[in-house]
Amino acid sequence: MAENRPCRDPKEQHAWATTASEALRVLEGKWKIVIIVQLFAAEGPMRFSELERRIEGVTQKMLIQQLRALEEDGIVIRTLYPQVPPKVEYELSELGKALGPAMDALVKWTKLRGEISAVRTDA
Amino acid sequence: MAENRPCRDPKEQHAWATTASEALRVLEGKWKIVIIVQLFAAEGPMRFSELERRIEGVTQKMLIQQLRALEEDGIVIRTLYPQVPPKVEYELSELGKALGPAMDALVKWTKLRGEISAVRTDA
DNA sequence: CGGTATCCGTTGTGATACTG
DNA sequence: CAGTATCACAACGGATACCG
Repeated sequence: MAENRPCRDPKEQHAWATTASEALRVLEGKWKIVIIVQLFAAEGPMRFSELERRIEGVTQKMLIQQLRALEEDGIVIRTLYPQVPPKVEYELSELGKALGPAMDALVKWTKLRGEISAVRTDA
Repeated sequence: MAENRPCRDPKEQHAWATTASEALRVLEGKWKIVIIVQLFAAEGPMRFSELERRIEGVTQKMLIQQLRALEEDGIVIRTLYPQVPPKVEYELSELGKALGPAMDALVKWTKLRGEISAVRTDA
């Protein structure tokens, strides 16, 4: 399980570094992952207030802020219904849904973290 | 390609969110991904000065800082050789090497980003 | 309901100078 | 060579108040 390096060419590797780095920046922020997960679970549009209710501990400001960023990056889609009591719904775009495998790999890694913690090669 | 949601149970999903969120925190920081990539490419120990040279734009302070954090999280291993001209080498631990698949999935996703950008479901 | 605006403390990042 | 120390600044995150 030690042969998982993504690529070996120095040139390719630099481009890879930049790409992955940018990818991570899109997911940075304390609540983005949680938001994406909630949207994954919803399997459809979700209202702002519902997100706010289901994400324990988040403030309106942060929720809005991260939601906007996610929208900017094309991961979520925001739909505004011009009604008397304003209604806004958020949902994952195709790009957002495509994050599934990556998230999954990350989760598998964190599980591995726990297993390895006691076996680390401590130089 | 829209059926990649990691799980569906609300309870499971919350745990998943927490796990993934913590995973991302370990990789947060402007230079960590780049460092990990350089280490992947090296396929072995790498000196501090070599990392500094290969990672364009990083300052000593940031390199040290992120390297320390990565070490704390058990992703890299630091080896100090008590010589007259100090020599320190860094290398990926098993846990660090295990990041390969996750990094790869993230890279694939960023590539998909470019492809989808023009096809987004614009509600 | 679904935001926006403002203030504030904390953390991350960077430039520069210095050291064992 | 491989750090450490210090200063400065921007971004992040949170609380509160106000608005369409």
